[in-house]
Amino acid sequence: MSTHTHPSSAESLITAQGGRITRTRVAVLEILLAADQSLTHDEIGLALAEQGIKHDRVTLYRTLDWLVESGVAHKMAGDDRARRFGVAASGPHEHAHFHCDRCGKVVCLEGLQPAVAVNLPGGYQLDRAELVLHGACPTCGKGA
Amino acid sequence: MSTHTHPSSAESLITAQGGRITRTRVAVLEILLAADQSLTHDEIGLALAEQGIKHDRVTLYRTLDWLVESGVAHKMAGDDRARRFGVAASGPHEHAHFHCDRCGKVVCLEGLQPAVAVNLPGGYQLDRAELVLHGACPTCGKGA
DNA sequence: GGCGCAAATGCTACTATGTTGCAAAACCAC
DNA sequence: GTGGTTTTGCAACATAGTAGCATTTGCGCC
Repeated sequence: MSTHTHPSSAESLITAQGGRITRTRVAVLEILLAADQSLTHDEIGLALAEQGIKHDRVTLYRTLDWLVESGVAHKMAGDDRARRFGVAASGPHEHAHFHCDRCGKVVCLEGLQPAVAVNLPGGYQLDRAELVLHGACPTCGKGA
Repeated sequence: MSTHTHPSSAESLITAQGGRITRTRVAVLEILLAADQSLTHDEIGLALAEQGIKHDRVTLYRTLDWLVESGVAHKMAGDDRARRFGVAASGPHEHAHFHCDRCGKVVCLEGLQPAVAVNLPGGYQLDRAELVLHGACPTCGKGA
């Protein structure tokens, strides 16, 4: 297979960050790109396994860390103690998240950063704001 | 010591929630009330130890959980995987938090919930919003 | 194509945070 | 004080994440 089957934007994203193209890295990034929600380390590991991609827990942690450091992905702490990962939006991670309190799903809401023109008590230097909305997602909301 | 040395609002808060007055519970609540920032389970445990109050790791977890359930305290996940606790403001936990990216300190910003009148993509039912501001706190900001 | 080197992986073992079950102790009403 | 329920303390377990190191792999270079 000398001709690359699909032109995968994942690979170009990786090389753009000065990283090497590896099975795990490409697969993880493609999973994140395809996902419409933030995934836990565990969920990504499961997806990898389903694709028959052999991997190690530690490797996955390091791969995800690398993606975050490179600015390709972003990391966020949820209510449970598991971190969730998603591909970063165009700009810096300046977007809101919606956390469904019923199914625990977390989706990224792009282009939704509101006016966080709050009056900080002085002395505080604002760098970035993180907004997490809690409630029910469309799927869970219907059931009620 | 039949006369209570200090009239502790902690005790009244506890009884108001239908809980029993115990060493640990009162001490933990007083620590939280006195703190100007959110504390981790570990920090609280350390403070208890300094006061010579014997306690168990598990007891502390349960005490904190009880406080959160009773609405007296609130729980929040930080960047590290440790949960932080603080006394809840007057209303429900409708207030913002400031996370100092240098010292890791988390303070509650009361009366600061901004207009989160974001336009949700439809289907989403908003319950509450959690706003976390990142940057440098007054102490760390000066150093730079 | 083969060579060498640095980056990335995989393994084992370890730390940290949080949870569960149960018996003993403490709290509070009487 | 006594009784009954809540709370504690202990031990063992569960889950999330980290560290060190030998091996493998991607990739530039010849």
